[in-house]
Amino acid sequence: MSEAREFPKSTAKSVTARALAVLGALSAQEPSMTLSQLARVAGLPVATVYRLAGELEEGRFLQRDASGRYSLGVRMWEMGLLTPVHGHMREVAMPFLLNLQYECRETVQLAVCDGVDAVYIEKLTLDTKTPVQSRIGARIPLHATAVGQAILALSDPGFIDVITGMPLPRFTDSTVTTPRALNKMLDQVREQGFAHSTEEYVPGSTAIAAPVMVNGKVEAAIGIVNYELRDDLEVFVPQLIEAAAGLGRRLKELAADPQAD
Amino acid sequence: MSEAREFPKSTAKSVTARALAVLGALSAQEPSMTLSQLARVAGLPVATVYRLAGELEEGRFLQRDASGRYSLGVRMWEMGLLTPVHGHMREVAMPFLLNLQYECRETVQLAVCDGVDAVYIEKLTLDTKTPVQSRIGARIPLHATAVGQAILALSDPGFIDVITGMPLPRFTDSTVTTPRALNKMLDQVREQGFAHSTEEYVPGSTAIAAPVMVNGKVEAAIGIVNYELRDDLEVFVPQLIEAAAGLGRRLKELAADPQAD
DNA sequence: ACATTCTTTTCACTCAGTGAAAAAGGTTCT
DNA sequence: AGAACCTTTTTCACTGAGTGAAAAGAATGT
Repeated sequence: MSEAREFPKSTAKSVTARALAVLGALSAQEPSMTLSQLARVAGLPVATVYRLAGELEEGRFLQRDASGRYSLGVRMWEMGLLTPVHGHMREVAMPFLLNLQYECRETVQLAVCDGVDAVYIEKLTLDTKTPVQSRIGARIPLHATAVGQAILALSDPGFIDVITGMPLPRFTDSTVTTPRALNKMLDQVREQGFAHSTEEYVPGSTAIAAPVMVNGKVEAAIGIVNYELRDDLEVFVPQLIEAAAGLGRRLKELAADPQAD
Repeated sequence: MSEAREFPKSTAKSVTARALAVLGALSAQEPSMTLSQLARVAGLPVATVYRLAGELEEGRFLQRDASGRYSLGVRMWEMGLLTPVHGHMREVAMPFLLNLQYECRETVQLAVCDGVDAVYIEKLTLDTKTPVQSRIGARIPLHATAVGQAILALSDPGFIDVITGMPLPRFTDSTVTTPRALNKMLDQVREQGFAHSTEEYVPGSTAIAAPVMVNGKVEAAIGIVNYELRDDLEVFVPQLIEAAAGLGRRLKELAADPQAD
């Protein structure tokens, strides 16, 4: 009767794919699991996962805590740091973000474009209590956030067409959901040099963001967010623009001479 | 005659181990490589690496740039964020570090203990030009740095014995290299509640650091560094201690109730 | 003491992974 | 242009590494 297969029983892939599936089983929601959970989520036999996980543990890509539960290992983190996104962008950007944060004392964020959405690379919040609104690594829509719009506005026309052509999901009453309206908004961003978004994604939050340009290409966007509907966020526009410009210049320098100071 | 084998010709491991070897070939020094470089460094036949790299790329653990060079992929970074070290420690600590940094305007760092050395988890520098002295992810000696000493001093006696019993490499004239002297120094740290290190690791740098305690166990250390031999760094001790204590408290709260606010 | 769930070990089968070699592109010489 | 030397990609016959069902061993709950 109860023949319910719990998982799609992943159709026999290569060993490598299986190993990656084991790693991929861990998520933000469940960052640590027992062996059998791991097996269930990965859709693989326990014995197989047992072996694979053993090897991954040896390589420090996985680690087991006292109770025997698996979580991702230090190696994973170390290698994550070598990723271009982190190793370059974040590292170079940090001082600019910190200085900006020092000046405005609001939450400052850095995002890049990956595929069809933006990804938070860094987020500096002073509040020790505030729940994590937008985690680093989180993917956010290009059309409904200030950083997203800042990036999108300066992307190349072809890409803009692709995005405006896709369904634009609505998140709040203020979300822009028609290609027409979005294009108009992007025009404004290009004109002003920054994006301003009020409650388009998260109710109660306001943000401004400026694109980071390197040799005429958007590489990222820096944003300032506030979760209490501050209406005078624009007073920080000059600092924001300066931070974005500064980062752009620095990235250009480093691209020219990777060893530079 | 010239039969020189370039690499140890890694003795046929498991597929998984090979795949990890391919990933592991990338390093901070060489964060991107061509296929054949990858193969050479990993000590595997090109054809093999070709296949493995293909699969890793599919899983977004590797990525190829325009020129066909491989570097670590976004997935690697995303998963690194789920690591306990990052996902918990760093995320929770950030606001404390930022506030501390705001108050003292010097470089602030966060380190944890891993194996027999300390590892930088975060480092906040304001200077946009200063060369990256100590990269995030870098391993540093427990006996010769302020953060290291702060951690070591409050580790359990057995561990302290292990460390003091190991050879203590000298880095500068001021490095403490005898077990006796180190123990004396650790006593002082325990007494004062913070560590103060002057040019023990990097010439020209001074640092103070305080341990982060959770339920009587050191979980990390927060440090303030200066590279210009500032001699009044101790004026920040109160803020430093408060930041460390605050983080400790917060970590304890979260350990008790993981969902807390 | 029994039931249940999780971890670890074993083992015979076979198919996935292997790597040498050749083909196909690229780059840098003279 | 042609030669010498890279690197990347494809092919293919061989075989041992990886497989997963099943059973044994731990651990925990009722």
